[in-house]
Amino acid sequence: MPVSITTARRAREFAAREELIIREARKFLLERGFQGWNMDDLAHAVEYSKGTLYQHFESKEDLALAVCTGSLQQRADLFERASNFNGGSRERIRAICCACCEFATAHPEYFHADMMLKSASFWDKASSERQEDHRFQAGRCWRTIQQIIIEAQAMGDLPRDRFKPEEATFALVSVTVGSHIMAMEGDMRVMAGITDPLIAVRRNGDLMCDGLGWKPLSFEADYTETDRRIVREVFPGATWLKSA
Amino acid sequence: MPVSITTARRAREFAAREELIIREARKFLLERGFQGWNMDDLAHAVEYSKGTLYQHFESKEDLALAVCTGSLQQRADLFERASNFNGGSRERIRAICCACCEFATAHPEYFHADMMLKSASFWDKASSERQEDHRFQAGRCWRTIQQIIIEAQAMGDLPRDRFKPEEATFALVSVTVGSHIMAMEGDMRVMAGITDPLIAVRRNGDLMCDGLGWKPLSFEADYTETDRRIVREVFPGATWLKSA
DNA sequence: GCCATTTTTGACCGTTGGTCAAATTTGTTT
DNA sequence: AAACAAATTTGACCAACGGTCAAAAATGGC
Repeated sequence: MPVSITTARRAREFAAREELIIREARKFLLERGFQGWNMDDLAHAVEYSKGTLYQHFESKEDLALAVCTGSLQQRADLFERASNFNGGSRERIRAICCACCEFATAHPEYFHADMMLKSASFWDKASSERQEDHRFQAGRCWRTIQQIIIEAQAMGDLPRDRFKPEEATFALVSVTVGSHIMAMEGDMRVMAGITDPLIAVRRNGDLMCDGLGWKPLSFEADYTETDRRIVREVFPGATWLKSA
Repeated sequence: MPVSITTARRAREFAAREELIIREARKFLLERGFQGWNMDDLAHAVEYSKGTLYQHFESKEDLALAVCTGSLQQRADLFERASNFNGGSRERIRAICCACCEFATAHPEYFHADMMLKSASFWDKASSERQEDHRFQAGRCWRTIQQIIIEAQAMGDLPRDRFKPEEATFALVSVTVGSHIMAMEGDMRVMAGITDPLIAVRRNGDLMCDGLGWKPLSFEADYTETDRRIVREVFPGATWLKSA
C-alpha cells in the first residue's frame, strides 16, 4: 500500500490507542504500583494483544516513563497557568505553590514513580525519545519558576546581590518537590502532626521565599485572600483550599 | 540438639552473614539498580546458595529494604553526631546540613531506592519487622532535628510565635531531602548551572533557616569558619568541603 | 563411629517481560 | 467482486528470574 489518504487517519487512531494504553497503565500504576500488574493484564484491560502494546512501547519501563511524563506535562501546564496569575511576583510564586497542591492532589504518587524510573536499571530500559520528552517537560517546569524569579529580581521584590536566579530556582524546586514527597508520606505526617499536608506544602514554599528575602514576607502579609483569588481565577474546583 | 553453648556463636555467625549479604546487595543496588541483578547473582557473590539468602530475607524487596534501612541508620548516626557539635543552635543545624552532605556522598542514590521501596507493590513485600526498623531510623532523624529546633526556640534564636516546632522540622526535613534528590540529578545540575551539588544542599538549608528567622541569618554571618570546624570536629576526612 | 538435629543446597516451578511467525485486516487493482 | 499485496494484529512460545522444598551435608553429643 503506498502513501494514501488513509495515512493520516491511521496516525490519529494510533495516537488515540497510545493515549488509551497510557491512561489504563496510569490507573494500574497508581492502584497497584509497578510490580503489581503485568503486560498481559494491561493488554486485556485495553482489549488489544500484548504484541500491539509492544508496537507502542519498547518495554514496560518505557510505558511507565510515558505515564510519568504525561503527569509531568500536566505539572508544567499547571505551572504555566499559575505563572500567568495576575498579581505581584510573590503572589505569582504563591500560585506556583498552589499548582503544586493541585498536582499533588491529582498525582499523589508521582514522585515515587519518578524516582523509581530514574534509578539506573529502569531509566536505561526506556527509549531515548521518551527520555527526551521527560527532560523537556522537566525543563518547562524549571523555566516557569526561573522566569518569575528573574522578573521578581528586575522589579526589586527579590534581592539581586545574594544569589543568582538559578540558585533561587534550585532552592524553590527542591523545597516544592521535597515537600510533596514528605507530605504524601504517612509516617511523616504522623510525626509532624500534619492534618492537612497541602497546607504544609504551601507553608514550606512560603518559608523558602522568606529565606530568599522575597517581599512582601509571609509574616508581614496575609495571603488568605490571595489564595482564594488564585483558586477562583486559576484553579476553579480545587479541593485543597480548606476553610472558607 | 538442645540449647547449648554453641547457640550464641551460631547467632553471631548468622548476624555476620546477614551483614555480608546486605553489604554485597548494597553494592549491586548502587551499581545496577533494583532490576539490574538477581538473587542468583547475589548468591554467587556472597558464596552461599539462594536458599540460604531466603533464610535471612523473605523476598528481594525485603532485602532491598534492609539495605535502605542500613543507609538510613547511618544517616541517623550522622545526624546525632552533628547534633552534638559544640556551637550555637544555628551552627548545630548547619552541622546537620553537613551531615546531609556526608550522607549524600556516601549514599548518592539513597532516596531513589527509598522512594521506590515506598511505592505500594514494593513496601508490601517486605517483612513487617523490617518496615518497623525503617520507621524507627526515620524517627531518629526526625527527632534529632526536632530537638535542635526546640532548643533554638528556648534560647530565643528561633521565633516561637510564627510556627510550632513540628512545622519547622517538617520544613527542614523537606528541604534537605528535596535538595539531596535534586542535587544528585544530572539534568537538574545542568539547568541550575551547579558545579558543586553539595554546596547547593547546604545553601538551601541556609535559606530555609533564614526563612524560619533563625538567628544569626546567613547573610549576616560567615559560616566558612564554622564549616571548617564542623568538618574538623565532626566529619574528619570529609571530601565535600571544597576550597580552603 | 553412630545417630539426631540443624543447616545448606540447587534442581525445580510458576510467573512474566518480550519476540516473531502466522493469521487477519485493509485497501487497491483488475 | 475477486484476487492480490501490504500493513497490522495476534497469542503461542521462550528465556529469565523470584521463590520453594525435598534431599544432602554438616554439626555436635554420646
